[in-house]
Amino acid sequence: MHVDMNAFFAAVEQQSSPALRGRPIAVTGSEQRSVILTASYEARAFGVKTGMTRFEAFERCPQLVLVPANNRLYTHVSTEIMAMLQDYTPLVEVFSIDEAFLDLSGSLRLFNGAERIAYLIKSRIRARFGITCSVGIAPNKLLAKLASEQNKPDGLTVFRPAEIPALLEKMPIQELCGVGRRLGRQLQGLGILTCGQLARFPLAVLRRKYGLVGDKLQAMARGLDPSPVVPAERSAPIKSVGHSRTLRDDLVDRQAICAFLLQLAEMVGRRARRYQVSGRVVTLTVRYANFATLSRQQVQGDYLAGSEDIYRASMQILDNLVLDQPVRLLGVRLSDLRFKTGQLPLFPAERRQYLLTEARDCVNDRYGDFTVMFGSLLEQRGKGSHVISPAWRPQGVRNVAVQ
DNA sequence: TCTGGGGTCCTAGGACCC
DNA sequence: TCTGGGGTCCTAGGACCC
Repeated sequence: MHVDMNAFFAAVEQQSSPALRGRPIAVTGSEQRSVILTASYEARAFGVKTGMTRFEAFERCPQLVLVPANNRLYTHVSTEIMAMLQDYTPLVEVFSIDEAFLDLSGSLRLFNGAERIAYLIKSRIRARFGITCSVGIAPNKLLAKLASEQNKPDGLTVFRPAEIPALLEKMPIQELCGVGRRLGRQLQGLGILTCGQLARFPLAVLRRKYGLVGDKLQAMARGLDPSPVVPAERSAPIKSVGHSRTLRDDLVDRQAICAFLLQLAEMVGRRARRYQVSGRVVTLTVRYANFATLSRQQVQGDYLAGSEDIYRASMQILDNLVLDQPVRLLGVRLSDLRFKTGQLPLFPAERRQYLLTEARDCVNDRYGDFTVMFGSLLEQRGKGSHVISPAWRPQGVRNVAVQ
């Protein structure tokens, strides 16, 4: 089963503010240069879509109401919904903040079938949160996700094994999870528009063009997906931690760029320490005013998790760059991660630094980002993070004990 | 009036070693 | 008097998901 909340952020906002109900609204980031994150169905009727600029959105729907994103609220609602899903099977895979897969193989008899489970889930979510979801039921994840897409909002779609070949025959390839804009266009160029056509296409040609992806594409077109539903406790460990931000104004001043990098490094370091990981590779991303984007990475001599260390590493990368245009976005990412032992450093200076960082994290976890911060960032106050992350991970983000 | 942010995976090329 | 081949590590970029 695939469960997909309908217009999640917008629906939560409409539910918590009755004045917004029935009106075209769109949730955006808090900054000027942000895009539409989610539009309510009333707004979608005007053509307002995720990813649009505010300007575009207003062009299509002048009476649109913009609502700044309330990340905490969405995370809270999501966490409760995901917990509720556990009532029907322990095998729940949180796919994003508003989507989950459930393996119901072992629960069908107990609840008298998958459709009844879908009914229970839908009515409980509606009663508790006042929002709707679309549910897809099928023999595997790929098909369940396809099924949930078929009927929105508030849908329930079952793909029975016998009907699947006929369904796939006419299914547009763009619907497949893994075929985006680019790939979709390329396949169209090959005369492939439907899953049926993709399934019959010579595999050798797909392989030559796409390598392993070619094999996967054809398997998907045939409705094959062997991947299991992976619950959080068995999911692969995180592989990288990063933070990036489009600046309010394009920057040329190197000092201002450095100050921003320090902020980013602190956000990355905080999350790395919360996850109890350190990383050996630091990547700096720069997007220029003309949208040209470059990234430079550097392997460090040691595994890092301290904000200052991450900052120093990203500064070193920056020093080797000639910035030939105003900078629009900066990003810092830490990868090649390993789990930390959590051991106190041996030498006094490092030990002091470690304890200082720990104390700072503790205060900032409790009173908010950048409550205790480097003096050099005083002027940046109030420009901190209001980041939305639809790719939010359930485990380890909150409630990590800091003694 | 322009075009978000957090991730994963894949590819291709070069350096280097034996 | 001529440039093989396998393996690993590193780097940059891009497609894709939400």
